Amino acid sequence: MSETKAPSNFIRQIIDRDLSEGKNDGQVVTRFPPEPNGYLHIGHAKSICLNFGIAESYKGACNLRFDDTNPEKEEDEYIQSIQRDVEWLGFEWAGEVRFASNYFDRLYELAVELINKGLAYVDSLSPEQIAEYRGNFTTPGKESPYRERSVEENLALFEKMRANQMEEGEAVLRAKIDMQSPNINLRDPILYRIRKKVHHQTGDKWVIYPMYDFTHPLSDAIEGITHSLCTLEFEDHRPFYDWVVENTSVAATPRQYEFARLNLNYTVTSKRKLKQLVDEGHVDGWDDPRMPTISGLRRRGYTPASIRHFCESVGVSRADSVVDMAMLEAAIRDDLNQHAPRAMCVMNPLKLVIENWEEGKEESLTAPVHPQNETMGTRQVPMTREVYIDKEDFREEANKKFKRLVLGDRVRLRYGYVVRATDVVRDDSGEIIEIRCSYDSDTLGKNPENDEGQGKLRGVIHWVSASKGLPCEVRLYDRLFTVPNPGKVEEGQTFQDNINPDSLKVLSGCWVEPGLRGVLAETRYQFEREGYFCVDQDSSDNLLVFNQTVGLRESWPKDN
RNA sequence: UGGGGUAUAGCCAAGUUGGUAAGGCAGCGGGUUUUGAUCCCGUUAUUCCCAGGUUCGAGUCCUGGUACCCCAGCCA
Repeated sequence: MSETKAPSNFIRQIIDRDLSEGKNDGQVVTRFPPEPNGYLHIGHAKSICLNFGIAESYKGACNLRFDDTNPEKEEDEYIQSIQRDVEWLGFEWAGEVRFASNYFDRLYELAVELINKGLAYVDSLSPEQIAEYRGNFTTPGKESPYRERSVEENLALFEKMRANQMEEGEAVLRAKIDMQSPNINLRDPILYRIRKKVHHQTGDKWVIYPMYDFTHPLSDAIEGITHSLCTLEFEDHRPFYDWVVENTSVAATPRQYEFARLNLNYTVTSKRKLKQLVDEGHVDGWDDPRMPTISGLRRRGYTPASIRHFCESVGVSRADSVVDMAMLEAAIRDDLNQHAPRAMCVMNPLKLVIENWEEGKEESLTAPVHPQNETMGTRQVPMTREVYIDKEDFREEANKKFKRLVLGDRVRLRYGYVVRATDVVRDDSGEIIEIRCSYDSDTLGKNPENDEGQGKLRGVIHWVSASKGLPCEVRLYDRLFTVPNPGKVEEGQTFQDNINPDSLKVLSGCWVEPGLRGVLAETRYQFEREGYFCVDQDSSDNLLVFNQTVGLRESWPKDN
């Protein structure tokens, strides 16, 4: 795929302006900050491409930092999968992987600093009371009776929290800002809470954990992040982000900018919902090819380049939007059309017997690996007396628009000869189980002569030698949900009610050309006239298994 | 309801000092084709959420509306 320059967007414009004003010593440092509580999905890919992409084009750096401030939901499995996915997408983070938990000591010091400045206090209100005191959209909050504790008392209490001398829910550390603020995030936001949980990185060292709103700006500042890019829902948090940076003794002053998250129709991009799909068994796992996760897309056959290209093509703006799945499919078609080797696979086999082909005779036909790219070379395809064609490619009668095999008429076997269907063989129930035909030996690489009265060849169909082909299984996928916005549900319904019951169709008894013997998982092909397919990890020497990545574009009239 | 945002084609999305609506996806029409694919050519907004106003001139400026999204976790 041609490397196109990343298109401009409002964030790049901000960076250009900052650079022209000489801010941050001309440095651009971004970060991708996932919480390790689920697998990455296509929405994260947008953020990854944005953050790493900016770092690349401005010769800056992008850190990978796990935002691991909540040990209750986080797991090492997610940490591993996230790193794998970022690398697979083709990005390289600056230095070592970072963890917000690396900064817990420093964060604790800075919290103490806030207490000393009279800007933070230990609140002993219960969780329920805190919610009540916070007020709501229309009612201003009330100040906690513990708000005016002395610095000494706060210090002592915070130390008690840290030293495991209090129970969960007994106390929290809060910033002292403004309980009247129309921005609820400024009504004395909580900085630390007690959680007696073993942390995947810090073990049992801590029983208090800092909140995201406190941790994030400081982690950014500590790492020297210049542009901290996040999604729109954090916009209301920005005043507190700036408050934290201004009121603590960190050197850098990172700035937060928000962009619209990616939404795709006919799927969900919410870690919570994706986890439900996995946990409730609606899919086979986080890497189920129907999942919009990076690992699911990978198993489906998407390439890193196609995902990056897709992220580029959807752009970056501040408008809530829902991108059409067709755009994602266009991105992978574009890549695979150019790069995937071609092969023939018959999914609904129907035997075709060529009566004038000598018994036992085998001919090796030469076919290009890619018809539009001869540098990809050629392949050999064995031709024998009996071949399989697709049931869909034969009709006893059809009008002129049907460009496949019709009884009494001719069609070309792709890369091979022209055949004429002369008869059909039926089973007891009347179903056609075999087609008898003849072939014209003078049609290899050229059209039949003496065409008078014959009309044009109807078309070309794919086929696989019945004796030389390889048996395989093909898994066909459809959208996971039946409605464009699965998350939007009526009263009493859930998004699971919108799951498409027919999103997976397994085709067994398929046949693929023998050149594919022994192919490795993740190898991608275009099965000609069918679509793009990818070798699944379940594939074995005994039975090849292919996942359909996406079909070919189809633009023929359905009325024939 | 208080605060914060966003509105440009079916879907994304450019449009930056006001100068006469990019591009991609999807669609439609045609050509090439041993893949009903690809490729190629053509085509799709008299109008930018609505209504007023300023101006020679407004998607861009002003005023007033409307719709939608986010926020009331000791989640991120």
